[in-house]
Amino acid sequence: MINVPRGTEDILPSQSKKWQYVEKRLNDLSKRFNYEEIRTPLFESTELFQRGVGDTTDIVQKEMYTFEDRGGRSLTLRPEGTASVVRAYVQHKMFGLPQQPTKLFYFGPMFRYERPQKGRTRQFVQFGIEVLGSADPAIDAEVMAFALECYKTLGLKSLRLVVNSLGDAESRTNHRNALVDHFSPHKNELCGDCQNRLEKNPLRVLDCKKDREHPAMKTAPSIFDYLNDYSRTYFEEVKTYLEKMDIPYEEDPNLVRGLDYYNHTAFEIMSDAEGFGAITTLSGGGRYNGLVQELGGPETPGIGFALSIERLLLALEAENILLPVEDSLDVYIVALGTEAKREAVKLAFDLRKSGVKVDLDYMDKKMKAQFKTADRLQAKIVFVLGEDELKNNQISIKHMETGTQIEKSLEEAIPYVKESLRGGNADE
RNA sequence: GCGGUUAUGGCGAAGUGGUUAACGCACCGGAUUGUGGUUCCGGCAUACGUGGGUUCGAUCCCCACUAAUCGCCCCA
Repeated sequence: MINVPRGTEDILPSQSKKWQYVEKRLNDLSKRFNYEEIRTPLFESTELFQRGVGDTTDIVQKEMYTFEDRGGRSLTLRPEGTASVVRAYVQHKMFGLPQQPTKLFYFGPMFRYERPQKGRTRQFVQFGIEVLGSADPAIDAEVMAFALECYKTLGLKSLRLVVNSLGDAESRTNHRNALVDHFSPHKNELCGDCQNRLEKNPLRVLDCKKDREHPAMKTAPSIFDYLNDYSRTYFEEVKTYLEKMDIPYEEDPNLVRGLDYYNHTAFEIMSDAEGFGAITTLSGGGRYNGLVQELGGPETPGIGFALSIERLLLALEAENILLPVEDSLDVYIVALGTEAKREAVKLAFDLRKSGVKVDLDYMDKKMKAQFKTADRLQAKIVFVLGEDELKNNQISIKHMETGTQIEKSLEEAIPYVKESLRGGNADE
């Protein structure tokens, strides 16, 4: 037997109903915030991610699905959405469009070669937005408000918005150097992970669970002390807008994003729900003011966020939220005998053409079993078509909820059903 | 890349070094004529992840591999 590749999954009908519902709600939300959809390829030139995401990141160093096509080009299944969107923005010169900033959303699978665990798969689906062209702190706040609404509109409650400012490149470098200087004398006292982090990403050291009690932690330099005036003011403005919208948030100077392109605003939305698993991050985002230029466009500020649908669904489960997925049937046709079956097939097709959700038996089941099926499918109405009915050119119509049953002529059946499904009392 | 746990029929889940491997769910049929639920009766399936090894004999013991799952790293 051949199974799905490691870290991928089939989404079967019971789940796909939820996916469709979530997708629809996110689409609606995007409209209200006035974002338009962009669809980019699932694979791109490898170089795009090397330059966009950053050569030193985990994603590029060990998580990319990279392959060579028959023409010798190095291609990579996209590990995230921002690089592609920015590439498209530059390629199509969208910075020249009259309406700015450019507000885009996307939806689709991303690929990362990682060890799967709860809330993490090798193919996962992200919904994300990008705003290009504006360096207004108000848009940072809008993006965070949008991100939160994605969850709230579905009923989630155990949410935490965590924000931080990484400052601009200058602030970041200064802070980074300060951290290295601060921790280097204690390097041998730190855990193995942290010794690594000190070289790769010193900010992470602050986040370590093992070394939390080390005295050097408490005296470590904070990013806030290294933000220059522009960065500090910008961050203050962003927070003011959040407060104005009554959006609660936490500041966490240790919040780090894993991708190189981030600067200034960085944020994550976490779930506190019981049983969500070890991974608590639902979505993450931030500002990337240098990225458009890095990918060959004009100097253009940008900000965005992405959420994983898988984690969103996990969070819903953890909070015991049931999505209103309807799947009852309007009409089930019970047919008895060959003649009736032929009539039933035609009737079903006519009903379907007129917009009614209908099904019938294809398993050659007895009448009782057909009723059982109708019951299981939660059919609102059952048509019974047997010899008696055929003889009189009639059809028995049973309302499953009340159990009442009436007879109608074949011609009357469809208008009658449409009327009674609409909520009218056609039979009275 | 590292660590823990697990691997029995469509699903869940017992079990034993040795004749036909429980049970529950699901599904199908029946309980007299063409009506759903419950109950009762009956039926059902190429089931012990793969490959080695120990043994007279292994689903059960050992090893390897694969996969799932949870966690670490990191992230969405």
